[in-house]
Amino acid sequence: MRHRLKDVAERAGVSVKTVSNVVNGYVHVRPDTRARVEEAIAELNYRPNLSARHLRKGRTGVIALAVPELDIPYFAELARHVVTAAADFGWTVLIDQTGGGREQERVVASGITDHLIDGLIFSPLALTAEDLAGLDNRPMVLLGERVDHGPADHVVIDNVGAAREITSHLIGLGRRRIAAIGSQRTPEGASARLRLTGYADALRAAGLDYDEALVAPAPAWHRADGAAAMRGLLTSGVRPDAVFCFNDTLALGALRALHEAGLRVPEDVAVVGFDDIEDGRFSIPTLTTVAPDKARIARLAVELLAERLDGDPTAPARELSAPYRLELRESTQTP
Amino acid sequence: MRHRLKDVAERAGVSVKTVSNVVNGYVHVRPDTRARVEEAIAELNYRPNLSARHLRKGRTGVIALAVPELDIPYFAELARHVVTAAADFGWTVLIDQTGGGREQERVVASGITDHLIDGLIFSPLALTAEDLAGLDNRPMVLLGERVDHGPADHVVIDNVGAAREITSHLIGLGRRRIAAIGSQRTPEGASARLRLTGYADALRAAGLDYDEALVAPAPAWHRADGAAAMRGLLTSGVRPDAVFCFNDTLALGALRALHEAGLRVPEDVAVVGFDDIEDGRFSIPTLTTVAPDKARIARLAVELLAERLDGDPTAPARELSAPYRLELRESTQTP
DNA sequence: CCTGCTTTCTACAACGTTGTAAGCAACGTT
DNA sequence: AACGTTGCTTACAACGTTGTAGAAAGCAGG
Repeated sequence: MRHRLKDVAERAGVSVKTVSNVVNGYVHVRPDTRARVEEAIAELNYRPNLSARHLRKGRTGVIALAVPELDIPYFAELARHVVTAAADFGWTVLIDQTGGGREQERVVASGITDHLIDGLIFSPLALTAEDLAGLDNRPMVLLGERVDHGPADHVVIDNVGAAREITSHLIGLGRRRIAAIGSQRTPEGASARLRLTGYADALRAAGLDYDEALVAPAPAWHRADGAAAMRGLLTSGVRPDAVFCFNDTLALGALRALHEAGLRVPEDVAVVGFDDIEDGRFSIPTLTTVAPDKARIARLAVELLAERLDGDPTAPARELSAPYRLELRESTQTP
Repeated sequence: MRHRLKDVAERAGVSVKTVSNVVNGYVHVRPDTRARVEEAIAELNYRPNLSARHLRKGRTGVIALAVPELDIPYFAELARHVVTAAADFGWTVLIDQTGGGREQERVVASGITDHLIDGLIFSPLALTAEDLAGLDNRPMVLLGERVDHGPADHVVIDNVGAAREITSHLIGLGRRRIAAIGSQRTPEGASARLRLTGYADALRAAGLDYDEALVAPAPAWHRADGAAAMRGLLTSGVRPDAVFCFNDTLALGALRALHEAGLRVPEDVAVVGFDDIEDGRFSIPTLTTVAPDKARIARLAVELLAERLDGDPTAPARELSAPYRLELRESTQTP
């Protein structure tokens, strides 16, 4: 029930290579020969064996996207954009979940050296430049934080600038006790560090004190962590009048905790997030956030990968920046 | 920089096959030979060429998961479970987005006949038995609605029963004007039809009238559709005291619309959903929902696929059912 | 009729791997 | 000493495809 070029060739009375030529659209095939071959292909429902083709050609047409967790909405949305962008290049995307640990990420990064995939788009949390150094220089594009000037291409957004901007927005609303949720001291926390820097920058620029007590760590960036951190801030008695959560899921958790505490958003506490996930457009209240251009990020990553695949594999690593904008919604807008 | 068995063999002074034997853990290799080979492998950083291995073995070790949209949280959560379950079988999961259209789904279903993947776990929306009939009987497990007794293995949950149960729960709370959001008349709407049936069953069993005006269609099952449908119900003047949304994202949209209309949940209107996505545990209010056992669904699907791959490919199709339970939360609980 | 060119088609080898079958030692048993 | 047995290793072919080189056929121009 599963046929090969050879079967088609026999049926059409031509050589294997001629069938291959037809399949690949080679021009110098007589119209009647082509018709006979195509008929045989249809009759046998022939489909090429991709493993064999790839073995022969050295390319698989598959790229991998590795993200920490698929059910974090930001990554799911990003994945959709990457799949869409890759389709324009005729690529299939294999999506990989790393879990975010350094060891697992190292496995993924080195797994690229097996021959199943042509290239990798990788959104690491914990990976270090050291981990990358040992690898063959296979085509890889990193998303998010630059891994200490590692050897790979990068697509980044200006985390510090975006964090500064959204914090300044809160200050502009007259808020003075602005908490931050999501700080991390682990090596995984590169994004957290940059966003914290932007937050501190904005405070300093406005002449406000950076108060350690207003900065709540979050081991992960899930809703539950945001809720726990917010509860912690409320019970510690620091009474913030605004909160900058380092991503939207944290912010949704924080909204929940504020609701449970009987505080109104934005009247009592303004809340902002980061990522612009779909949920934030429908939460109660809707969520003011930094909206990175995910479609752009995905497209840039795919294009970088394409250039790396077709071009000089030893060319110096490039870094591209994707834009973002602030989405102002109910969680900061006094009616 | 990329090496083959041959390179390792030359370096270790053995035959290609011996290296292959070491790589595959064949037992009859002298310890010192094995050591020499392993050393050579490490020095050259050798990694097997999977395309070649798969060409030879006829298996790729890759299965595909095809879902309509990755950024629908239900599918993202499901994907995570499938990746986890597949890992136990040493499989890599290639995640595919169909978009949910019939034509695209047909392409995915027939794409399985190319040789890149060993099997497919498929959550179709629009596919018909007819579409499946034309295909070679390749290993495929369908999730969700049975495609009219099609030829493939299935993992289902009892949609009718679950819908009946959660509707009865609303009735038990004393609600009498229970709306439904999410009905669909398109062929894509198999789940919608079953859930509607369960809803109608429950009403009938309680002696309540089925009121067409209380049933709101939704072209897709996104938050925006839920919000729009809810607004429609409110402006039409039917004044429901409860709403059964056919999935959680619809329900989150409905919550939003109720909030904008100044109605309290659950005091004025009780709201329930279906799927138990993470968002519903943190929304305001938290969402009562039908919680299908996603981990179980994923595991059953992977196991069915494994049996189909190792067993008789022509064995009759099987249908397994995964359990669900009701998660009662704030959106139906009068304090 | 030969030459050179184009079009159309084909044989062969190669991509990197593993299953098969067989070879060669080393060993214990008659 | 001859034998079978076991452990270890290898040569070869095959998986299905495509690039290369070149053959065969047709055509134009001399």
